[in-house]
Amino acid sequence: MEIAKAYDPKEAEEKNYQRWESLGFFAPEINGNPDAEAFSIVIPPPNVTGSLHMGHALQHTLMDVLTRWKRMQGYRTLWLPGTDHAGISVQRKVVEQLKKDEHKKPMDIGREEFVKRAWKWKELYGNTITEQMRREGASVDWTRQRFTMDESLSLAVRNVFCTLYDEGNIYRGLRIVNWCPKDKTVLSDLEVKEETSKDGKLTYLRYPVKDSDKTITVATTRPETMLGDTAVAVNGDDERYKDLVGKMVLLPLTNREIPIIADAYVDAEFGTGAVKITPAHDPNDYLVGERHNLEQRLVMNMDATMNAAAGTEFEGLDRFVAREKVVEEFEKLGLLEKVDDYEITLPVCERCKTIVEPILSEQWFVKMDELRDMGLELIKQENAPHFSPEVPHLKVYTAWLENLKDWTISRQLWWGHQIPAWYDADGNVFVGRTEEEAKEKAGGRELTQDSDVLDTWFSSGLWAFSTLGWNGDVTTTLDLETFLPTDVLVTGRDIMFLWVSRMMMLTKKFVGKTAFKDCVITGTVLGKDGKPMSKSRGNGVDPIEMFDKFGVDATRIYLASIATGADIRWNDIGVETYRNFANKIWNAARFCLMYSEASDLDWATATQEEKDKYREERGRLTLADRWIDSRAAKTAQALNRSLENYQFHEAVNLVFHFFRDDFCDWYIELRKDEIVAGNILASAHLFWVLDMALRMLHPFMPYLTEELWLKLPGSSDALHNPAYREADASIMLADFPVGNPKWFDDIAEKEMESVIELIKKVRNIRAEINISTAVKFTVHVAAHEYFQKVFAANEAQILKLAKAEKLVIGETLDVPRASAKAVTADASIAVPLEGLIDFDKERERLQNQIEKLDIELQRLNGQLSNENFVSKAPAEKVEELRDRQTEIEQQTKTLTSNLESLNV
RNA sequence: AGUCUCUUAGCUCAGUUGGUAGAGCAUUACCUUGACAAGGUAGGGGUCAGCAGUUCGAGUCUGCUAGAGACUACCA
Repeated sequence: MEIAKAYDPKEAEEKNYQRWESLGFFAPEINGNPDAEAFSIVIPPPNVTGSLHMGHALQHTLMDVLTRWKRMQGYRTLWLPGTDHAGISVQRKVVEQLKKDEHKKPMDIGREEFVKRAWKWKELYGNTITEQMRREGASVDWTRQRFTMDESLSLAVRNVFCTLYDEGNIYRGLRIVNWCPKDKTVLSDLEVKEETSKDGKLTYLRYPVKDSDKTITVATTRPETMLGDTAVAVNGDDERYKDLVGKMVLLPLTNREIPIIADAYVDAEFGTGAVKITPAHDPNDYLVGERHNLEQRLVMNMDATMNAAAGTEFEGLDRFVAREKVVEEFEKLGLLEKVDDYEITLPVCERCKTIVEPILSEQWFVKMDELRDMGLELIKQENAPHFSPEVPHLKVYTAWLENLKDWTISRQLWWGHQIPAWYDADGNVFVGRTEEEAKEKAGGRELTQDSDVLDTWFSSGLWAFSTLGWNGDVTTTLDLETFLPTDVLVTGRDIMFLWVSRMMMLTKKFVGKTAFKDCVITGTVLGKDGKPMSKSRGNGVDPIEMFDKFGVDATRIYLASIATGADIRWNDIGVETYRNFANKIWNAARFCLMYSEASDLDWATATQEEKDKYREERGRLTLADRWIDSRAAKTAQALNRSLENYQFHEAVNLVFHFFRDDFCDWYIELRKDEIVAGNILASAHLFWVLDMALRMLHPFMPYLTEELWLKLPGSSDALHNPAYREADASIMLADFPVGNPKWFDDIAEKEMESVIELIKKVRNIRAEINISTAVKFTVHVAAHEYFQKVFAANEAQILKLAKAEKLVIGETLDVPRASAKAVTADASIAVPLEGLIDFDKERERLQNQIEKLDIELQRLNGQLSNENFVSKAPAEKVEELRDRQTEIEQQTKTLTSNLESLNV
């Protein structure tokens, strides 16, 4: 069979994914073994507004590698896909669209119509990322695709809410919250990020003390909030202010009198030692206010303009305009002490970067005490989830749980799960799964539903079990039984608290199980500049572009080659290396297929059992066959072990070097002559190894391996894992190599290494003396009897690969003076080169070899003459070094005598 | 401020019970050898950030220093 000269990724990608999906290969139902163990992963649901970025590509690759690997091993495998409704993001898209297309605001069309539009937006644009996942080759079960606002998932949300409410674990209350004036919604602490600004100012304001000519100076970064001050606090132990405590201050610009109070919260060392207290606009002040029973004076509207309580002069002004005006007014009154430059970190909205305003507001909260304890118990008692890598995530995760605060779950949006709470005319609250239920509780009174929706992460927190059918009304399903706990969660650090922790707690609480056993935390793929990829930096790399340029398989295996958890700078060259590798695989297979006809008869019709039997007949195998079998088996075993430990980069290294070094560079070259000559057994064995190599590569490079595997003579559903015997032939259902120890062959490896070393040394002589390959020379080898036989048995290969025309094997070397010489662990080598050799250079060459050995020998001698080492180090180690010492001494001796013979 | 991570070849990075420092790319020389020039062969290149300690032995363990980064908290 003749195939294209280079691998064309596009063709393989389009054809194969469609076939796999349409044949139902991704669904667990493809597994026909009723006793098969389950393996499951739920995808971290990407935002419906999202498009694929490199972080997804990395995580999806790892999840797919695991899924394909386990599927091939015969597990009943489920990788469940889906998307998240992404409250604020979608809301913003729809608002923008509305403004652009119709010049309308949400209020103009009303809630119902707005939500309708949002759904429409989702239908139109929400599957960008799922289509991109198909391109990635993600073997997710699309028949089980979920969306956080699906009917059943929404019911789960309401049920969870009601249960938590009934238990008192959800409450409504007036608290200082993080308010985003642009998105006009409250944010949880985790959705607030920090930005450092050097342009901050620290403003010192003087407040006149009543019935006194004294003033007390407070410092603030937000002067406009002074309009809401209801006290000035000092430390009770601060001698400077002791006499002022209990007195009143005349708050400028407001005509209000506020008390001077003493509170331990105030650090006498900082600033002026006196702090303005604004309970409605600062979390710390709020607490102080509670302790001292202070008025909570709200001076801002929810769009961050000042309200009526701020006074007529300020009402309607934006907070930053009001800030300037306050300072101006103080200056006019002569009460502005000074304004210092001050580096400040500001809380900003994670999404829109607007400065977040701490503001007093009535919101819904989840009390985290019980849930936190559940999370802590899981991690401490069961080590669930088990993090990879464990450092630093176990510690960070645990510490975060230990300091967990209540979770603000209401959001002032229209898109999302509307809070299942209703109010009567008096403001009494009734919580129920449905309006009817709430009404019943309210005794039939007219009710209106809370207009807020729940934090998006509330529904994602249920993802591990809501996607498997749990909705509170239905609490047991076959999928829940089979796939929960899921085996592993693969995600990034950024959502460890937002999502990972909450899913662990809520799954434990509502299903009584751990959500996932293991948790792989990937690193961050950084831009070429070493900074996280971002639109504003313009350093992003689009995975789709990489797919187009280098192919999906090359991109995947490159991503898998990054050490788990480590950040890495993006590097096109890395992908290019694996693109080249893909081409190498293609061409190695191309060579094999060129001679496939010869083996068809023997091979294509053989069953796996017959092939295994063939393998048993060791006598029919050459040294190279036994060697490659051993290498393949050891590679497979190590590969499985690496994947079990989520050491993807190790796994990639193993298959990469096995394929390129062992299989291409040595095995194919060693057997080439016989294959080309039409030796059926040689060809059959070649396919036998190629088939295994492709199966090991498949989880990383699904398209290429499928494309080739289906072309292999004899590849059929007979090679499937027994669980998939009924399905159409595909490498993705073929049995994953286990690395059977019965193929381990240390003798073959030792002998082959000896032959390889010999060939390399001869090549080295040719390269160093710079002898054209056109010159065919004779190679003399002296070795012990055992290796004489090994070399003799592999004479043809040695001659071919060393480009020699004659091999003389003996007990000792018998060569003319004009010979180039070298030693290996098992042999000494000489190549007579009359007329081609420069004696001075040859001396130098030998001298160099001796020197290299001498450096090592001296170190060994040093160690072995150290009594402490010999007595304290393990006996095996000492023995090992002694052997090496003997070997080097022997080699040095040979080289030295070679050198001397040059001088004769 | 607290916690943690990182610093290894020119570049990007591997390196788990402490035991002769590795890969890819780049680089040098040679090679149109019937799978592959997106290739082959043979090389060169490292005081493992610095200092001290533990140890027979430290890239690996401990402490300190310097640089880079992450997270958490606070910032009147």
